[in-house]
Amino acid sequence: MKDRAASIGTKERLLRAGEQLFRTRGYAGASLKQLTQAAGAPWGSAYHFFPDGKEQLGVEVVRQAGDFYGDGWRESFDRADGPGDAIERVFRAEARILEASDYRNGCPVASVTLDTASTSEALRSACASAFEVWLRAIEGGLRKAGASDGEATALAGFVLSAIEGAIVLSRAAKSPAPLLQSAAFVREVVDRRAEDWRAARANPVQTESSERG
Amino acid sequence: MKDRAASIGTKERLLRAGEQLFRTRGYAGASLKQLTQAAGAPWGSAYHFFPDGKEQLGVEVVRQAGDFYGDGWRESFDRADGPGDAIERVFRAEARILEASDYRNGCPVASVTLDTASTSEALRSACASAFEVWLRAIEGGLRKAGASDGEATALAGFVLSAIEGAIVLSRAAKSPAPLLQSAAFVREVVDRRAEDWRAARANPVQTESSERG
DNA sequence: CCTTCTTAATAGACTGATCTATCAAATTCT
DNA sequence: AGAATTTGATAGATCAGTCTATTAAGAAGG
Repeated sequence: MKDRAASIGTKERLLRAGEQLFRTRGYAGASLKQLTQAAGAPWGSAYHFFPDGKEQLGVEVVRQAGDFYGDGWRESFDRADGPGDAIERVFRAEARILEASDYRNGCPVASVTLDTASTSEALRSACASAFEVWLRAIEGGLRKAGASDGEATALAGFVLSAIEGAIVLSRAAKSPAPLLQSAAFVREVVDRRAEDWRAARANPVQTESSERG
Repeated sequence: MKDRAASIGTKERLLRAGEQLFRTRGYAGASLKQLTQAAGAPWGSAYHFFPDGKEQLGVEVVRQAGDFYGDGWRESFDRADGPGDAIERVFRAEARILEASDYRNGCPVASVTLDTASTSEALRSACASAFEVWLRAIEGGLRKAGASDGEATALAGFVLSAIEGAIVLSRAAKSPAPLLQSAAFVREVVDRRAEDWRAARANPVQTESSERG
């Protein structure tokens, strides 16, 4: 039988330890030795499950993070009271994560991007895909609220940029202020549009871009 | 005499090579050997000018970047036609930098933050200071345009968050789209307020927060 | 003007630690 | 037993950092 501590599966534990370490120390700063230790896995297991080494592990960590937090975005849009509320909730959730971890647990995808975008096409591409998953989740939430395709795409890029940057600033400052400040302004932009979308739905007369104030 | 290539001074060359490498490979991913080689400096010089090693070099790189790009923000506010224009110009300048470097030259302070915020208080604090310099530059530009102190502070955090995050997304995607999308929405937020400030100046009757709509 | 003293900078060999990666032995399952 | 999986020892490279020696350049003193 398998025995102690392996109830989750070694590969899964390695992936989780990888995500955690990439969050706190970046990709380059996280060694496989630390990683296997944190996962409670023997050294050889890393190369058993990821024969192509650290890069492969990194790619899979990023992909998993993309899926996981993509679900988080979708859930937030499902649960919340309108797109502005959904987005603000994610900002606030992120602020809580940062505070609870003493501002260590940043975004693993951003960390991997900055460490590897210039040196590993495989990792850069994995990060691009993970961001793409999140962008589409946000985009979907906005479209469901009435945004046109193009507007949803552009807004999603803005929303994700704002939260990713705010995480960086919050970590440096060890303060939730950048996240909360950004949340308010992003929400303002989204809410204003959401109102237009509601109006356009209620009265589908005008072609596009109702009036400008 | 000094001889070839040293006309800038070895320390300065080390700092510049450090900034460049931190931009492209992050702090942890940039080795001192690469760094001294890129600077055309002998190995020993790194420890001659930075006796406390890589961490000290990192701190000074970050401080210098803080000062340099802080001046850039101020210049943009001086030259531009209003705060919205100034901010959009910085976004567009950053997009040009990314395109010209094939999306390798990101923000050195963000890179150092993500790699070291959890492991080196000295570096985390240096990054916080550099961001603070930029925040105050933006804040100053906004106040000059009529923003109140509190509004300028909050807006500056939002603006810097948006551009930092957009740089990350643009690097991952190898596309200027996130920067340009964010620029438009940030500008919308700033321009709308700038109009209020102008109105409040022209007609200083109402107490605060003129009308909403 | 020339010599000597002093300090700054250059230069690279070297150390111990740590990194990624390999691999053959050990273990587990069928 | 035999096949598949798991495992830790270890190789080879590279890391940050130390050390000693050399060169450059000026200051002090005759």
